[in-house]
Amino acid sequence: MAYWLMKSEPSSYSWADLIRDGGTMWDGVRNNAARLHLRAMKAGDEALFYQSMEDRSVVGIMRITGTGEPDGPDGSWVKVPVEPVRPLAKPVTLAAIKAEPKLAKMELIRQSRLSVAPVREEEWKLVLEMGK
DNA sequence: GCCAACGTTGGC
DNA sequence: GCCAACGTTGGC
Repeated sequence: MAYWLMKSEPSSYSWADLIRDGGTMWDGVRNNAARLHLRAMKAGDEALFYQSMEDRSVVGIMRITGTGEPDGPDGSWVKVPVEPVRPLAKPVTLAAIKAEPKLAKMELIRQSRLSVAPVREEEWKLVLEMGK
C-alpha cells in the first residue's frame, strides 16, 4: 500500500466538491511524471488532498479505489477513481510543511509544480499528526 | 540534437 | 501581479 499527494485548485475542484460527489475520477492530468505516478497507483492506496493556489493546504485524505484507466483524446494519459476518506481536523498549510525540517524532502516541496506525487510513510504519518 | 521562445503552474 | 520552475515546441 502506497501513499500519494494529489493537488487540485479549489476553484476548479475542491475537497467540498469531492465530499458532495462521494468520489470522482481524477482526470485531466497532463504531465509525464504525474502520469507515471497515476499509473503506479493501486486500489487501497491513500492520498493527501492538497488545495493549491488560494488555500495552499492539505485538507483531507482520499482512497484510490481502482487502477488507472486511459484518459485524454487518444487515451495516452491516465485517470484514477478516488473517494474521500476523511477531512483533517485542521488543514496542514504549505507554510507549516515548509517549516518542518522532516518534511523538507517531500516532493511537494522539491518540485512544487508536480500535481501527483509520492509521499513517504514517515511523511504521511507526520502530516496526519500535524492535522490533528 | 541543441537551445531559444513561449505557455502553464503555483508560490509569494 | 510578478516571477521562478518546468515542460513543450519549433527553428536551425
